[in-house]
Amino acid sequence: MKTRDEVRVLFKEKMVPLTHQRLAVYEELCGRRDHPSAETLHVSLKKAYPSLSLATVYKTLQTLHELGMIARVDSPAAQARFDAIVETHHHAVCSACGRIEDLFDPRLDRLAAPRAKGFVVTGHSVHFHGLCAKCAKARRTIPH
Amino acid sequence: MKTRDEVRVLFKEKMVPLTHQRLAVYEELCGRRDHPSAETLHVSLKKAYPSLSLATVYKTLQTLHELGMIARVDSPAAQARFDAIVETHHHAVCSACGRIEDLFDPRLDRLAAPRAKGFVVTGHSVHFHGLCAKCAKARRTIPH
DNA sequence: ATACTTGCAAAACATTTGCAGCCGC
DNA sequence: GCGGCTGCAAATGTTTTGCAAGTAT
Repeated sequence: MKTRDEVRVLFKEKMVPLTHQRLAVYEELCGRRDHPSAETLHVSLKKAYPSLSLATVYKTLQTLHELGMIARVDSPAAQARFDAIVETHHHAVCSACGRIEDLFDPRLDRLAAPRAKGFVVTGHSVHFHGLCAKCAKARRTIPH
Repeated sequence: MKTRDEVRVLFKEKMVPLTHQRLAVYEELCGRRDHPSAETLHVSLKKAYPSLSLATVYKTLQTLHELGMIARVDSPAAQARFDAIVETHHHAVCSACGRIEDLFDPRLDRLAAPRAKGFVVTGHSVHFHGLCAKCAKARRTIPH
């Protein structure tokens, strides 16, 4: 969690205007640990900022994400993707093209269950993210 | 990958009618390793089954998933969820209520990168799934 | 025969976009 | 003042649903 002044500096560094809405969204998100959706944030913020629109929340979340100030939990793909292999395995997801590769590695299958109080673990999955061979090559060939 | 007869037995065991469409969706999914979306599967299947509707593909994928014959990759939540903590950490996701808890465990941060040919890893995340304390308790109190 | 499924179309969501007017810097 | 942001509304894209007609067992 950053102080309001640290946030101000971050925005100035990146040459991105800091508006009331952006500050409000960021502070609301910092104030909760339940990983809210855009919709949920919007509902909460409406109380203090009745004119705030849902579209602005979406745009702001995207901006904050690009600034590296917030993270998205889970899937980089909005759309569900399916797999005929139900046995335990893991995935490498390409951030550039969305390609998903299977990984079979017994070491990844044997991770210790978390010591979260009361959470009953039935399984786990590991996602590596990065660039697939094709996209990594393309990026080396044509930088920027 | 299961043979057509094994699939037939599986459906019979579960008392679920096996239709041409279901067999087609399952065999198409088994035949590819690119983790297609419902839409992608529908496009491919249209060639052989022009009358197959997208809604049926969705319903079939749901059915196959409930039978444990296929897996969904990634997020159990369709909707994006956000996190103000950008430092490396991991998550426990409740399958019942969707609650997402943070996990901080340095052992999970130091996983070996996959030996997939050419994949450039920039990071990884671990999701444990199961039941949160609340849902686990509810299920013990009122079984079924 | 009959219960369950399919296909169609429409609805329900989640998210993005275009644009006029407003606001931070 | 100016460029970028906001809010509105409409568009887009994905997934779900209701229902009449068809089909597997």
